[in-house]
Amino acid sequence: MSRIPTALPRAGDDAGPVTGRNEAARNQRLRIRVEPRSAPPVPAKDGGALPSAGGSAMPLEELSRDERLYRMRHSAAHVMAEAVLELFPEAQFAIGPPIDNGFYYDFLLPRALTPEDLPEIEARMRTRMKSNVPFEHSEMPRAEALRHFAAQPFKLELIEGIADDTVSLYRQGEFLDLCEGPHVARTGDVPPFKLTSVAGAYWRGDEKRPMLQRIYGALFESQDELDDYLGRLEEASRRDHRKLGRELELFTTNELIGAGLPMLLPKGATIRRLLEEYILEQERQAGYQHVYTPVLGKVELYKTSGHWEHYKDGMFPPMQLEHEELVLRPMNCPHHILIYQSTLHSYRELPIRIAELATMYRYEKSGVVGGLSRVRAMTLNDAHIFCTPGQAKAEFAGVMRMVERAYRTLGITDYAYRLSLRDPDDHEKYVQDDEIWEVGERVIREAMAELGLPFYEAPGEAAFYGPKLDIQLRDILGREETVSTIQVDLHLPKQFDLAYIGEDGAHHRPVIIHRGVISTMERMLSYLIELYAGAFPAWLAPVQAMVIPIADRHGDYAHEVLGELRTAGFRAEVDARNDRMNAKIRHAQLQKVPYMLVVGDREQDARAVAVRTRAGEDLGTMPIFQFIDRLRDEVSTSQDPEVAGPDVGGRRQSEGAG
RNA sequence: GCCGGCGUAGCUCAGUGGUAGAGCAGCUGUUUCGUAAACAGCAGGUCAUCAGUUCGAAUCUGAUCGCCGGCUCCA
Repeated sequence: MSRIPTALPRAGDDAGPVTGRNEAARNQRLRIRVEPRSAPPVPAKDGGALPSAGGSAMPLEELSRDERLYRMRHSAAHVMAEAVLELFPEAQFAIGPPIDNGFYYDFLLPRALTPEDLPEIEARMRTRMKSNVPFEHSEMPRAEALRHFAAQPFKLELIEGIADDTVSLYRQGEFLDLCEGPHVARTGDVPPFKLTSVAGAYWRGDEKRPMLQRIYGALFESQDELDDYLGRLEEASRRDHRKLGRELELFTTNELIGAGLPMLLPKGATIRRLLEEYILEQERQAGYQHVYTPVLGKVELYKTSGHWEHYKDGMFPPMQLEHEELVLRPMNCPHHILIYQSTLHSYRELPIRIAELATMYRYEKSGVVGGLSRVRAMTLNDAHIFCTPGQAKAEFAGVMRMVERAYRTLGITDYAYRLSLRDPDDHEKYVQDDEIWEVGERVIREAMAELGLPFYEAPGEAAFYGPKLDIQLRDILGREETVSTIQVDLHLPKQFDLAYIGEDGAHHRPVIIHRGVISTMERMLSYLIELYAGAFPAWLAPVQAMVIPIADRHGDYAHEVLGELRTAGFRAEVDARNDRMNAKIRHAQLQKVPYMLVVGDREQDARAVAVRTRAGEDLGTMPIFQFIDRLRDEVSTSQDPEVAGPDVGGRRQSEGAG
């Protein structure tokens, strides 16, 4: 098992007092990275590197890379705060921790910053660094610190949170900040950096508290590394599924439909259909039974399930009818439970696995929706496994194996398992019943142990009804996103008073395992678009081959080729536009079509096609049937991951794509 | 939901108070071409929406909708 002791930021540290449970989770996440990725490291979105336990006296060269970066980023944040205070003497400053890829500092300023302000702040920072003044550590009695920061309410609040009688401070030049360090020795030790953006951020991450202005900076030890990072930012925007979705005609949005309600165009719909067909077949083989249930239900149903109490904010408001209130379902579990309940069940029938490609509607806040990855209408590859408590572990393990297999087929390699637990202090969000949490957690832990799969823990990330095992995918920038999730639920069986008849003839309560393997079609599609940069493997490509007639007289033959391909079950098109062959090739290339089949006089005479790949490779001329065999082999190989050999494990190095 | 930025043709973008522009894509015609862009012409916009300021608004102001970067939240 890969758990590594948690080392939360210390109180008094810049990064410390603000740490809410999410930030704590992020900090934790960093420490459990299981398999080191080969260079360059793409750390998680937030959290920063490990601070050294020692003081700042140790020379930088003797520290680990993570510790050096931690100090440099932290120090850069201080220098930035100094520069901002110089620009806005009335500014209040809050916290400025190092984070992955750089640092930030939060301020309350008399006016809104714009990106145009960043060069000015950067210039002032560079002046500070040139002067190469030392970072000096000192301590001060609490009372004195409270006086010193009398005009800085955020600092006062941080001091209030420190238990000691003395507080730790760092000074560089005229700038004195509440801080536990450590720092680099002098401002001149801060390496290349670039201020990247300004954004709003709540004080202490609490939406009920003031909105501050946060300035983000990127910082690495060398200009090359910084350039590399900035290059990755560009690569990420090239791969952005919203951009590719438009260019490759995968999906579209429209103001008239509303935010978070994208529409899949034929090509995007083709990919989704392929994903659905794949997973439905996997489930059929694994003994799942597929059902259809409505997307609406009475409010009563969700009161019974507990959604109304714990998940109301995520639901669209009810529709008032004459004698009842209906809501759009935010989850599918209640409906599947009613299917289970529609008849009496014997222990001999269990486990019963009820599955559905089920559409649900969630009222996501307006500021968070976008593209396909965060939507208000989503279709989940959902299933609920009703089993005996004794079967839960094996069923859970079976789901994990299905996830591993599906990911291998989809080419997803960069992910981590997260055990999402409740925040025991949050009584509003989570159902209050210690036993269901303990039992659920135990099932997950034991199953993961038997499978030998590593995971990290995240308190405060559970579903309201139980703990879950989330599969966290990482994008090219290292940002994590929950996709597949498996949950062990003892709450809903209780709420609905579910039962099966046991060997002893008495009623027993089943356990429900909720799970999504592909997860929501929308989010998985957005991830795959970015993973493959739009260049889908042949089995998923919306158009697998583009037939390109060289001149008009080859049009009939091109359509014959098209017919052969379609008869063989492939997705192909003919580019019959009045364009030169070069233009057609370019067009197919930009559309990332895997194969271009050029047909001219020679091919027509030989009933052949000249095959070019989107990588620019010329495979030469071959008979149509030979190309069809080749494509068939390619597709069946990618859809059967066992051919590539079993490869169970957590995070693996991404091979990239495109 | 909150902070900030943005919204001009299908796409990418010019246009800062005086009658709306380009390239690509589209359509039509010419060309019939051998592995990443042939040539010519045509067509295409109540400048997101609504209200206001002004003799006059794409341009200034406000509200609403949508998009983007974050925060909070999340599959």
